[in-house]
Amino acid sequence: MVRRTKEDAMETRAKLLDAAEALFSENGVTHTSMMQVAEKAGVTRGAIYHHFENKMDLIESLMGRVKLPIDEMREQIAEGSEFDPLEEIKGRSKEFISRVQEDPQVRSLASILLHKCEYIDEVNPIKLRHVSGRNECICDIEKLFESAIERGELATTVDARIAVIGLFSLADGLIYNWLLAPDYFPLVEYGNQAIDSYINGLTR
Amino acid sequence: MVRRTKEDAMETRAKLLDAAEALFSENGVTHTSMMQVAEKAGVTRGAIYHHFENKMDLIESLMGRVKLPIDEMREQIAEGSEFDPLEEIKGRSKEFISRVQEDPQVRSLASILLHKCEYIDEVNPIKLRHVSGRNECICDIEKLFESAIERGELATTVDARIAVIGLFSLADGLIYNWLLAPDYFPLVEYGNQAIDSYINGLTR
DNA sequence: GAATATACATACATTGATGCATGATTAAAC
DNA sequence: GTTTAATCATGCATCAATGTATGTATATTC
Repeated sequence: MVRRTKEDAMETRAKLLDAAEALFSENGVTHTSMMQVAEKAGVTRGAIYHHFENKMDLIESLMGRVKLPIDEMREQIAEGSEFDPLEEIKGRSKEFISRVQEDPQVRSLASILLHKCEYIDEVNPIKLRHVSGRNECICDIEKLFESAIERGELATTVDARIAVIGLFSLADGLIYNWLLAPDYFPLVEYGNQAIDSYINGLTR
Repeated sequence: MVRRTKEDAMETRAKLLDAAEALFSENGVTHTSMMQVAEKAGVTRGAIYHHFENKMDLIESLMGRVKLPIDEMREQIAEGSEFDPLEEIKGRSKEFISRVQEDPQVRSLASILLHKCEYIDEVNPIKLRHVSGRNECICDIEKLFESAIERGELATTVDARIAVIGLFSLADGLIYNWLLAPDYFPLVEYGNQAIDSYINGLTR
């Protein structure tokens, strides 16, 4: 079988991405060979090198394929009516961790980002995407915190930047530890409680 | 130079561990070869394979050499006078993140654990150490939360287990994100604030 | 329908890393 | 002082993975 139709080609490309996603999230990026990816996708390595330059390119395509919850959260914040910034923050944070638990693809991506790859240098595209996404998200929620402060909904001692970094770290840490051993605690249930406690602590 | 004295041997062993620690935390575990470790230590690969079975054994020795802040925290909790469990919890949490920022060796180890290795399977000794240390630590602090609840220092709705997992995740997330880009925010300053907010939120 | 480009499979060349076996020299043990 | 054993260095054999070059059959284009 050679020279399939164009749709066939896109299908094999998708199969390759699916295979890579599964293998990377299970065995780690560096511990997965192109051979394994090809086998899992039912093709040979030749197919991979036709669609992607190398493993890094494969990973970049993998990451670009999915809209991370972090990105979605940003969109919704941008278009959201800011009737209640504090509730907005709570809701988005909870949806953030909820998507990690519910959506298998998001969970795989998060697992790769948090546990299955090595951040080897500063120009690593995985790390760059992770950090830039984080920073932008933090900036956005920081504005919500600021408007909450303006409305007097938070304690006067609260600094927006510190508050958002704490909140983001809490969510990150919850996901990190849950992915480490998902049976250890229920992410959404415990996470929602913890987020409530944290936000509650900011309101004096 | 061959057949050095016994103290010399222990010194080269320590140099190997130092070299591995530096290289692993900078370039990642799988992206560091035994050759590089040997070169940095000023010996050949033969020296490594004399002192350690393989890379995994090297890593295990590396981890076993340092008392992680998580372990130290446990000790101090065990012997600590429980005059005020809540303050105890706060103090230990803050010292936890403080040691990551101040102690270079602890920072290197934390960096390896959080960013520079892949958790490839369940029997991975790095992961096992990480998870078991976490679970034991959580169990200990959970008891402190329980005694705080008994004394009526926390809101009646607060569950000790959820509280401790949230606190631990917060600390973990702070360290994780700080190590990702240390210039982005000051760990101890922001971390202490965030921890205070969280604990504050538990006290109704 | 002839020409061309595409979508892969196949084969090969190269690299780098590992693990082991062996060697050399001297500290330690007796 | 002889023997033994430890501490490494050196060399080799092996292997897995990568990247690329080439082949091939079919879509697609004209």
